Parts: sequence; structure tokens; C-alpha cells
Amino acid sequence: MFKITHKDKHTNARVGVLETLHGTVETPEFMPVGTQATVKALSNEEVKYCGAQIILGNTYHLYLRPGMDVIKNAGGLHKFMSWDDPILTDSGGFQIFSLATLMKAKEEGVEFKSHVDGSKHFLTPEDVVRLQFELGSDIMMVLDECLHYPCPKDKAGRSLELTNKWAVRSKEEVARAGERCEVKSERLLFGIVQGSTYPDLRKESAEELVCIGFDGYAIGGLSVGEPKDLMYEMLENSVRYLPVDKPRYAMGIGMPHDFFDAIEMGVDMFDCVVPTRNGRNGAAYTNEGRLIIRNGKYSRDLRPLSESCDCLVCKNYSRSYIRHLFNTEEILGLRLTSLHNVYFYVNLLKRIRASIKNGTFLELKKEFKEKVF
RNA sequence: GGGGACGUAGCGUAGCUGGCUUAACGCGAUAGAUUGUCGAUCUAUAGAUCGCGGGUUCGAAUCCCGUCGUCCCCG
Repeated sequence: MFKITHKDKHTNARVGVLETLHGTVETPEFMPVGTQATVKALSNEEVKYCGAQIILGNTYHLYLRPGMDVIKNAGGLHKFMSWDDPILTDSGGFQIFSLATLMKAKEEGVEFKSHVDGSKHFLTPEDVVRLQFELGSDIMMVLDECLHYPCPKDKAGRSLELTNKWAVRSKEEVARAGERCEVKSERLLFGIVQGSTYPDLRKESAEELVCIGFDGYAIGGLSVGEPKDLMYEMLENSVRYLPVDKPRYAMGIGMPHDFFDAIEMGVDMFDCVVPTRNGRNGAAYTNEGRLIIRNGKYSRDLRPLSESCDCLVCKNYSRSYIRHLFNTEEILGLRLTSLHNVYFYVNLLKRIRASIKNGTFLELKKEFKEKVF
């Protein structure tokens, strides 16, 4: 189900192919975030135009709205949103601990109040797996507890114990679902490494997850406010204990230059809200660095967002025009920057894959090190 | 011709029974933040000789006189 096709000679970077029910994904890949069954501001046709092979959905959000009955009625998430390619669904762990009002995280599961209407809910790790089965997810994530930074070690340790117990139960639930013949076994389940900012906890987390055995391993609890070097240190202290023949997924990462360091460590998958969220706020990511289109200096700039970009936005629209759209709060403005950013991100990963294949990964990395994002 | 109201940053306003105002607020502008979502939010900066002139006073956006402008009412 995951096959490594190319390895970089000088680093741990690799190119692989991940098989899912809805098709294959060549890695390393960036997965646009489509929390509420939409990559914000973009149509599926546009997301595909960008070259995205797989997108994210979010169990927490979709469970609350529109609700599982609506999605089941449509025949699953793929049919509901008209996306035929792979979908990875986040478990909602991160959202329950950040968006919702957390009531109680106990052994059995997690009690929380909806951020939408304040209603009370209780979900077990088994529930979350079942919900993802109902969504028809290609890659499911286990329910985890995502901690804030900074977090005292004893608390992080206790949390990790809980997350690992939940991981075991999540896997068992997948097995039960398979026995019920509800679905084919091709649905993948990823475990999530936690452990806050403590190397030994990260090691313990990774090793226990490997012991349980998952189709892939995510590294969670990063980019939650910790310093950048600490983020990389924890990423490295997680990845090194993971099996080389399984996909690794750095959750929530990142900025364009983050990919190089992570891929160098052997990370295969990424998701991040930056291209879409910051796109909606007027930041364009380009080969030349970051450009904030609202800046006055672009008011008469007839160049595209990036002169080295061949996306349809850069082929057809000027900075001057897009800035005008932002200043007048026209919806097209944030659509164009979102489209450009997703195109840039997805194609950056495509370039990285090509560079690993032809042995120029470190050269490409060096080139990007000098850019300012 | 007579009477009244009002003139304070680009816009809209507060302050106006004198000192606590080195003139405040909202919008806008300018710049920054944003990492398993946020058309959100937050932060910072610039911008006003308080229509103009004179007077009273230790001290005036604030009181008085004149003047210009805008709006309303009566003839």
C-alpha cells in the first residue's frame, strides 16, 4: 500500500506511492485543507487544476455540520462534495482541544461543547473511527489529545498515555469494522505521535504506536506556538523512531521552507492552512518569497503575483487588480490568491519530488533557504 | 430681509456649565502577525495649528465679538 520508489542519496528524503481506495498519491505531497468538505474559496475543479492528489476533511466539523445523516444520505463524503480522489480525514482531536469547549478528557473518551451551538457531545476513539468509516475516508486519523505549548512534562506524559490507549482502541475498532465487512481493508488508519516538547516522550510515543502497528504515522502537536527550532527538533525526535517503509505525515506543517527540512528527515505528507487561510488574508506565496498583496506599493503594479508562476491567476491577473479586489473586499480577490497559493504549494511539492528523483534535492533546498516567507 | 442649527484627521462623530485634552472614538489608510481553518481576530503606525480673525483669562476646541461657509425655518 506504500511503496518507496526513489531515495535521496544524501538525506532521508524519499519519493513514494501511497495506494488508497480512491487512487494513489505520490509523496512527498501537500494536502490542501478542506475542513468543512470544501477547500475554502476553491471549487474542486480548481483544486484539481492545482494538481492536488488528496485533500483533507475534518471529522469534528462534519460531524457537527452537516451531520452524519446528511453525508450518509449523499452516499459518503466523496459523493457529497463531488471529489473522487483520496480524502484524509482528521479525527477532530485537534479541534476538540482547540475550537470546542473541552468538558472532560477521560479514559473512555472526550466530552466537549460544540463551537457551533454549544451543544454537548461525547465521543470515544471508537466513535471517531466509525464516523470516519461513515464519511468514507481513505485515510483515517486516530483520536488524539493535542496539547498546547508549553506543557508541563507530567501532564504531557499522562496525556500521552491516554492518546496511546486511544490508539490501540482505534485500531481494534478498524478490525471490527473489517470483520463486519462494512468496508474493504484498504482504508488506512494513521496513528499520531504526541509527547509535547520532550524528546523521550516523543520516542516513547512513536515506539508504542509502531508496536501497535499503523498504516502510516503522523507527527502531531507541532506548530502550536513552540519556537521553530524546537518544532524541528521534535519532528526529528519523532520521525527517527518510525518505520522507514511507512508514510510519515507532519500535521499542520507548514510554511514553504518547512517542507525541505521535514522531507530531509523523511516526512512524506503535509497539510497546512497557510496557503488558503493566508491567501484569504492577502498573502501570496511565490518562488520569490511572500507577497502581501494589500500593500500600497502594488497599487499600480501590473506584474502577476509571481513572474515565474504559470498558474492561471498569474497568467491572467495583475497585482494591481488583485490588490483592488482585496481593498474593495471583493470575493474574487481571496479566491485568486487562494488558487495561486494552492497551486504554488502543490507544485512546490511536485518540484521536490522531481528533485529527489534526479538527485538535486539539496540544491533545491539551498535555493529555497534564501527566500523570505 | 428676519430667525435658528452646525463647522474638530480622508469620512462620521465625542468633548463644548474653561484646567484631569501633550484633543478622544469608529470607519478608512499604512504596516505586521496568522502553521491538523479564520471572508475571523489581534498588534502597531501615520493623519487635526478644533473654519478664520480678534478679545476675555494665569489658562480657550470650550466663553465673548466679528467674519466666512453649510443646512433648516419664516417672509
